[in-house]
Amino acid sequence: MRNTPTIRDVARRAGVSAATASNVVNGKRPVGEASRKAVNEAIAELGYRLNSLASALRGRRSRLIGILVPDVANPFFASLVHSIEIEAARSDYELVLVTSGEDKAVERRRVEALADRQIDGLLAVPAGDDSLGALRDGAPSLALPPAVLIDRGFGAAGFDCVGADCAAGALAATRHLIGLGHRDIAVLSHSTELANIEARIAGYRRALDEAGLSGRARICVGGHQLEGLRGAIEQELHRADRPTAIFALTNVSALAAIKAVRACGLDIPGDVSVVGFDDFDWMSALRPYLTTVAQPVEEFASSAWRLLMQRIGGEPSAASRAIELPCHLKIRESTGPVRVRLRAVAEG
Amino acid sequence: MRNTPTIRDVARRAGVSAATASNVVNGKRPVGEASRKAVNEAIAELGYRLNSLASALRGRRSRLIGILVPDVANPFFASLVHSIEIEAARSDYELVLVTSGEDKAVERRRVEALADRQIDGLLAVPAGDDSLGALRDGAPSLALPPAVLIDRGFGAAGFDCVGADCAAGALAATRHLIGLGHRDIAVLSHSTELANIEARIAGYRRALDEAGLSGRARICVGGHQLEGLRGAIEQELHRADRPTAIFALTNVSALAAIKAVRACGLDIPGDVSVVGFDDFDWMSALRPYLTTVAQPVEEFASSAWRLLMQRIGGEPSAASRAIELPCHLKIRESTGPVRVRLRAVAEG
DNA sequence: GCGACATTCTATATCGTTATAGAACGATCG
DNA sequence: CGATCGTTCTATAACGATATAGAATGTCGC
Repeated sequence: MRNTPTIRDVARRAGVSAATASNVVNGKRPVGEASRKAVNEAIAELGYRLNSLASALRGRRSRLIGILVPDVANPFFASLVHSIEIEAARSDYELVLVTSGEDKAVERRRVEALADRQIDGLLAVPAGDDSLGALRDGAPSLALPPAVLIDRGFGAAGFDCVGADCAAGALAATRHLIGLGHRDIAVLSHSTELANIEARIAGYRRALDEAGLSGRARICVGGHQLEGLRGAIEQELHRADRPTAIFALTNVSALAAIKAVRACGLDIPGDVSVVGFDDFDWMSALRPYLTTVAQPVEEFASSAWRLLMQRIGGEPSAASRAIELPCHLKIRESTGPVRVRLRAVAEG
Repeated sequence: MRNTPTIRDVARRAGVSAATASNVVNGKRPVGEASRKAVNEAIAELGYRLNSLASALRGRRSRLIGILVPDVANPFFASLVHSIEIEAARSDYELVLVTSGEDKAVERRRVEALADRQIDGLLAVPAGDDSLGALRDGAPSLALPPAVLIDRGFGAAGFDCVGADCAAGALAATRHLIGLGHRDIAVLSHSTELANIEARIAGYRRALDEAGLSGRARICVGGHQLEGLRGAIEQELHRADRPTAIFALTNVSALAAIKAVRACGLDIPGDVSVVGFDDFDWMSALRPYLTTVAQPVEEFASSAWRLLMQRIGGEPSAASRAIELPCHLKIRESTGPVRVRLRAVAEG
């Protein structure tokens, strides 16, 4: 079987040097009309294809971008990856996808593998705000390429970041609930150790403060699994002074909240109002249609891509930038006016 | 700034040849105790990291697997990618992800890019059953690596395939509807030009035949976009002899069906029963909880990975294999007994 | 003591491309 | 006409790893 043709085969057939043939292929330097034609014919005749591996090795540019997310099956990350892949295709890059499963040890191994592959850049939703920083500082010989953090690690030293103004989003959502008369609003989240979650909690607290409800904050934490989250909020719902509204800080939390409320035999929004985070197609099939804080996923992708391309192209010493995009509170059907309960009446 | 150390730097520092250092790193050949220790120390001291690009070029093995799906934002493909990524990490491979958006021209360009990157194998949900076959036969000089088709292209010549027994799944789903008394069951799908969709339709037809309902088949086609699908089925629902049940052949179709039924002011399952395809977390938040034909996505991933690894490791001449895994009809709340309508009474 | 053999190691060429430096050539100009 | 310049091209040496062939060394049997 004939080997796949190389640029030298093309050059020989076209009667030019390998360098000239290469220049026809990648247009780095001008080539005369006659040579170009001969080379292009030889390419067509031989069915020549560039070997990107060799090109990347010699040129120190792989046109490969690493993308790290905790979990591609999560619709938020899935649509993020989707939007980024479209950007990549448009710019003639390919994505190497790795996932961490929210495990920092796994994340570390996967990012090392990416770096060893000489990716030109990294787009990451890290498992922890500082996990990539720790990796960079802990292993200086690991040549971590330019990276843009998305959704998490906002403001981490030495990284460009793209995220949403979560505090504002959470503030709006909580104000909305307070406006409907809710005074017992529980928050549900996987953890409180990420900057974006902290910001959401800060927004929530601010809204409570504004309404003189400072003492009433309730924060339920349930881990990354649906079942844990559901258990955490269900426990809260079983209390005599159960919340009349739940603000779920992630899409998985929102799902957990919905299931928990129903499992308790309660109605949304009759007994308990629910506000979620993120927004995607399947939410529109829910009844009631979920009120939610939507993040601009496509803008995350395009901004992050733009920052990364600038970083790859430009001088690496430029100060790191952070882009904060607005959230949109989408008021739908899962939130309603608080209903006076018997117990509440007895109290009042 | 010091350059990143190479295997030669390691070798020099350890006082051995580059070949020996390389053999310590990748264990291809045995190395004596003393040399191994010296090399490992040098690696630690220099912080040496293997350059996978160079290794792949020389060794003609990139440990890169291409993965092609139409749309990562679709939860079915997202969880497929997720499961495959976990397999890849376990086997020390990385995935290069590309998407086609169901566009064969885009698909072609993206797969060519993958091939040029010297991927060792390809896992693909192609836009058309034969689109990869056409690519392979149409451009013989494009060195397409071993490929396993998933979900689509079942039985395509020269490819290993993994899919579900869609005919059986559709048969079970349609029988279930017929058992509930439905006689006017419409099918909703993006197109009828894919083997897996054809199989679903065949299963549907078979169930109708069994029940003597052969003439009653109604097949609505609405394209890949949600709006088109919704329009197609809504039109059907506006007819006087509207269907009492809808069998949506894909998850997007199911979403479209749900929205259409509601937009018509009809109740699920009171007025119209709905059966979907695929299954994932967010479906459980739907009320009514969707009756659906679930495909074993994780088994798709593990089987496809196994086939691909065997194909990469073994002789490439082995006959191509197809694995058909069972679907599971999950009967939930969106299907119920047919309700006699006024018009139907007048007719009967 | 000598050949046969296994083990451990090394020197070199190579994977396919492109960066680099400079050669060859004609055109332009004083 | 010689110097200068720009264009087009080529030869060569990388990029960083490993496959290959064979050298060095030690072990064993006879």
